[in-house]
Amino acid sequence: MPSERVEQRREGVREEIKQAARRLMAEHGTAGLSLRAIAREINMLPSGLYHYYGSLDDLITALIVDAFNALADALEAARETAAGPGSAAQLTAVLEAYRRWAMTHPTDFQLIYGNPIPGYAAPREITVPPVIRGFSVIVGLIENLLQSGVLEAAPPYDVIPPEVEARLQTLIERDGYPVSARALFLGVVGWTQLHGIIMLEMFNHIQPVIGDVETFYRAQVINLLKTLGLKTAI
Amino acid sequence: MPSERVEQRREGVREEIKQAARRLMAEHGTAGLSLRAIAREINMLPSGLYHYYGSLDDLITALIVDAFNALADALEAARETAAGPGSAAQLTAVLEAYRRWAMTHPTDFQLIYGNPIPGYAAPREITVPPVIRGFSVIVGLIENLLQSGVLEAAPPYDVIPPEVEARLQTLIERDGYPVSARALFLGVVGWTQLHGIIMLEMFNHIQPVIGDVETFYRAQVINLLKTLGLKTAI
DNA sequence: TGTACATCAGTGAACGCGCGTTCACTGATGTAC
DNA sequence: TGTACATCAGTGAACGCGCGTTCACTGATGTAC
Repeated sequence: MPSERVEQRREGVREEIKQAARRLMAEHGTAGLSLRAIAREINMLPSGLYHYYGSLDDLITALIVDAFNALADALEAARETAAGPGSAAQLTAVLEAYRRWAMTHPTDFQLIYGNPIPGYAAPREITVPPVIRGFSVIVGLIENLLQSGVLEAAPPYDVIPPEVEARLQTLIERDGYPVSARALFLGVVGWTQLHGIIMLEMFNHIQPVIGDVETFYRAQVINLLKTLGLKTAI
Repeated sequence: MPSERVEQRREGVREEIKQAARRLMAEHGTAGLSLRAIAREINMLPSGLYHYYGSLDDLITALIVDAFNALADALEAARETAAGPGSAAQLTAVLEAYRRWAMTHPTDFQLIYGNPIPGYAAPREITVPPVIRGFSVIVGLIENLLQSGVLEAAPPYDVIPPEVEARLQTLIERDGYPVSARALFLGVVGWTQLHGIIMLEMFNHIQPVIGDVETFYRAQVINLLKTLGLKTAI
């Protein structure tokens, strides 16, 4: 029976390995990650790493799960500290936290939303739960706004295409989203609109055109909520 | 003096090399591209490729330029063949062609808008012109709609933040966009909104949620134009 | 508290593999008369 | 049209490099009495 103390130290080394991995991905891209480079970075031989991760793919999976959880943490933190709980401002704060996390953790964001790493396939049963955790923060707030009447889905978003609605219901039941199909639908629409800005900023495609992306993003968040049917000013 | 016939054959081999490169990137990701694998693919030794491209980086640059030009070709083709020249429907046809090209050429799209290839930096003076070519198709149509009054920038898009306006003017002068700052601004707003859908579809993040992305995208295009201030129905 | 023992973290060497780029070369192809 | 020559596409070998994973091992650390 390995003592808790021993297990803690093992966990510490695992953390050290992941941190080295993140540093290296920041430098060489997510596809440039290598066990040998990590081993070099932490002064260990490559073979030593196999005491902590069964293979490079296992390590990548751990990094992806960490990334989704860190994103979810950031969103939850923004939700808790935002002024005006239950207001639209709380939602905008969370949406701004989404972009901010992406920009402060570009490597992790690329790992979860950029090009997949060649030869690696994420085991869905492991990666999906933390994805849901993060997205739930956003759609949960939308649900609140809908229920309190601060948000009332405006045309054309008051109508969900029937096939989409069926799929959303399936998702809600299977993955346990604690929200209505309407909230999920509005969440997805908003997600797709904001995701584009983040991706373009991440790879420097948009800065030459509009300069201060943070301001642009904030404006787009507000426009988005109005378009979706926000009843109040922010 | 190399005859035209000789030059044509060289160009043919260059094309063969690029096609093999695209096949390989489709299989192993943009970061997995290798000269040796290309050489194997076309039954040549690695060293032979240096008669056609000075280095792997030169080849990547050629692939990127090709991709931007192919995208611009697709947009121009859509513009020419669209029903109702000068109408909003022509613009929606071009915007749908944008997504369609991305989905039928995922590797090329990832090459130009996805994670950069580790260690490679695109020479801007070479890659920028074909970027402008493509984007000009979209903003050119927006300009037409603005001038004919079919589109009138609706609030809040009737106001361009002054710093953004200044930057857009610089861009228009330096890169020779044949449009107004207003058209460019609306183009950028639309671009960011649609880009997110395409990126999420490309890596399969959105299909599980909404299913038929093509229909979703088309709806979003129409909603976008209405939000920007379209005066007519589509 | 002190000792005997087991665990297992990390070593070191090796496996078979792939990579970009260089260089001297050969022989087919194209050119010039 | 036929011949002599030059070009240069593609070969073959080599350079020094990095990769993931395996295996037998050693010795420090932690455990049990």
